[in-house]
Amino acid sequence: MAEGEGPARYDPEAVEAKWQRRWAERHAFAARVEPGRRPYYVLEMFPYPSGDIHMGHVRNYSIGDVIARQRRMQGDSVLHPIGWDAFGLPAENAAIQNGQPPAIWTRGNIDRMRAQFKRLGISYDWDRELATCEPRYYRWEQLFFLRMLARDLAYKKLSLVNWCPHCATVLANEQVEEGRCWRCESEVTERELEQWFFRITAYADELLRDLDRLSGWPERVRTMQRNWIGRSVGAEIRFPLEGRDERLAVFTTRPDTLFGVTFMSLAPEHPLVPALVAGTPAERAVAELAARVRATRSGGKEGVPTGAFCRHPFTGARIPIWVANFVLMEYGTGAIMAVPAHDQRDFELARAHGLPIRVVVQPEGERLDPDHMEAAWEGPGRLVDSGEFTGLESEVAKERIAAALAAGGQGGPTVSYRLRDWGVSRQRYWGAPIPIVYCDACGMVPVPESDLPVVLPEDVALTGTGGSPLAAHAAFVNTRCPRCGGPARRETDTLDTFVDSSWYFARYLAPRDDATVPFDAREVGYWLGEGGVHRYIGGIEHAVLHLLYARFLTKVLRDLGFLPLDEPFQNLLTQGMVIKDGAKMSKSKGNVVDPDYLIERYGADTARLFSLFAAPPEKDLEWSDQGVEGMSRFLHRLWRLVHGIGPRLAPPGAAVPASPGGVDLELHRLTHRTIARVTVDVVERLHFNTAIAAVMELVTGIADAAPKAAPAVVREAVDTTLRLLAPFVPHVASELWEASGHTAPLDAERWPVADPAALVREVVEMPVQVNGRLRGRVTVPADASEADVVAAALADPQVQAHVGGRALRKRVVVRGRLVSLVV
RNA sequence: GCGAGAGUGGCGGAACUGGCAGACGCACGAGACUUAGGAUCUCGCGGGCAACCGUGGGGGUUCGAGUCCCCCCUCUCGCACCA
Repeated sequence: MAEGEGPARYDPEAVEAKWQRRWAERHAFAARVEPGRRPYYVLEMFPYPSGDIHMGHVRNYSIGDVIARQRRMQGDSVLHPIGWDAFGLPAENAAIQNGQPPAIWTRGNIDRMRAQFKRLGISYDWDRELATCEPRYYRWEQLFFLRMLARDLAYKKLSLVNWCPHCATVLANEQVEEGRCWRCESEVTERELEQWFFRITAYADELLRDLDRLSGWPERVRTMQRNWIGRSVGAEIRFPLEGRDERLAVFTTRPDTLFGVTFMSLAPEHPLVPALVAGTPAERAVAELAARVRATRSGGKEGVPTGAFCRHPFTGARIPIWVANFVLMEYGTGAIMAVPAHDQRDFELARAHGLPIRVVVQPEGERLDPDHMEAAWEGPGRLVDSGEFTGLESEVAKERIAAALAAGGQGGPTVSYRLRDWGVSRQRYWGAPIPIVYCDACGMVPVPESDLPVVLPEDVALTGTGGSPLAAHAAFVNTRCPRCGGPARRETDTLDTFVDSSWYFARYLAPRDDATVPFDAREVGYWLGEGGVHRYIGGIEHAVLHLLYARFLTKVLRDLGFLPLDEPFQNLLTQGMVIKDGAKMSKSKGNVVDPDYLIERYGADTARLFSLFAAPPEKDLEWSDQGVEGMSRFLHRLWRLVHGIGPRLAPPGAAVPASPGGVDLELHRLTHRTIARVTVDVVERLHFNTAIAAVMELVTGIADAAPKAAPAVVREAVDTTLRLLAPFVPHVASELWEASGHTAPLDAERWPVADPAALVREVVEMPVQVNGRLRGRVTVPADASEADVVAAALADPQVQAHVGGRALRKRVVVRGRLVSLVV
């Protein structure tokens, strides 16, 4: 049937509007606890409401929707919610630019994006929608904060922090990339500020250990988190300081090299440094080094002596103390014992300044000579010149020496982490207020839980200058001390938005009345009780930041008694980026494809289908305008097939003949083979591209067979096609389902199950190899014996020609697969 | 430097535990229907006239290797003076 002929023309806009309306009317995707059914919680990382969706969103949410819709058809009780990560800096920047308050700007964006998501036909339970900027959301976050404070899991301290001058705020370590702000790429500087922290380091071990149990996460993400946590086993060693009643503590992973120490190196910011050099000739040189380090964190090894000394814990030898540019205050104790013979950095510094090099570990079959070494030996070996430990293997010596230190009260075995506590204060307006009050009389006072929420005022003027507008908002700042009733001021820092996104997955399970607890225990038990969200989907860029914070906060909420959960996300799917012309789509590169335009021109189903077909989810997806055309063509072809099939299609429910033959059998088999393939691809492998390819083959098969096949067999094939396509292109599949005579909606249908009888073949075609090369093929009964198969193979003229009457040295028959003959 | 992943037609990508390399789609070519087609349908489409050769390169295991093992090359991502 030609296009443009009346009602049979596929008009995506009309079809999609119709079905979206019906789904909304029926609340078709409302999630309910149904004890008889398997729970399934599928979640995509919620978006920041920037105002417009981009192709990355289309991809992310299409992937989630396929899973959600397929699981529903499979009979699971599916929870598939959506919300908005609504706090954050862009709202403030927009407010400064166009004078619109962040709250108005944000809510307007949410409205626009919600409409776009609805136009995509994503099957969300819209009744559970949330936004982190609403007081009914962040009041619970404030409660968590207070409980964490009471448990010393939140604390405030003066600290050197990362400061972005452009964003005028503090950044977490995780938000600094190559010395630059993760958002605006400004050079990050250091500042000393009173800051709030979450004690994530208290969970370092558990966060690391539980990674081993997250078998449903990509290895890549687990490795990244492991490296980020950075656990090192070693020893702390305390060196007595000469002339002071104090000890200098260092961390080392190589206590076995203790006898090779020839000097100490301190970080320039080490708190002991000023005391050591004050009023000495070294003071100036140390200050200069510190200044240089502040300016540039890279370069060669530099160091200056402080003139101070400490003593070796075992030998009592005098050891000079240096300050070195490469020693990091943030790691270990900010001080190291320098062993030039066995650490390359110490080696370089020692060589530059003529400091002694003392070999204490000799590698197997070699004899290191300090005068002729070109590099430090960092490998294992046997200890020499190490007192009572001489002769030990270095691995053994590590333990012995650490134990000896512990026995002498001079240190002992310890574990060090790279992970730092999470700085959560932000000197910004558009975030959740930290529920703290400062009273002149009582000092820092937590807001009583009964006074929550501390509501963020929305009537603020943002000028972009003069710090946080909260500080200038008298009605917010000025308050009464909850303890003494006297005048007090509120904390004007707000919480990092990553705090908001660390627990939202659980908030979709909010109780209906919302009065006393943040989560509905029954719903939590049902949808999260099997070990967290069943399938979480989002970009790899959150591998450390969001995913580590969410794991941490989940464990905190568990320990606070809010969630019975060790981990938030059982299975993680990290989807790749959408690329065009080899680069990530971005406004600055001018290679952005607007999903709205795509939907207008081709329809949401085409947009979805392309983003699912062009690449498997975890790979980057190269954009192709022609590829989109191809998907559109396929849907038009499907439309014409179903509408043009006429009397060749039996009414719904028609029974397939008990033992079909010929074309009927072939189509019947193809149908069931496709069911099997698509089910594995969608449910187990999450390879939607090959699932769609399989359905395309079935559609081609139907088009070929329809004129000859029995109408009941065609009906089975068509119905199967539409069922299998329902998760991918729900609108057009629903419309064709209805147009072909069904009255019940497709989304309430069951996922098809392959009939094993239709999957077995009576005859199989097998390729035949002679001496490892393909020489022919034979068709034999599927249950033929090995001898029969070989006989059949030898009967093939091609095979015969290559065997040439020679005796068979070996024969391999792989059932249904192949015959291999060796002569 | 350390860690992870990936190299397959002109392109995106298939090939589950070793078993017919290139499914499906795009692009391209030929034909059909047409006043016309950038619509639709049919056929073709890794290279080579052929024997044969082909999954980054070189070895190996095997009846059989894109897949397993060893060495090397290239690219992408993450961390990066972590003591």
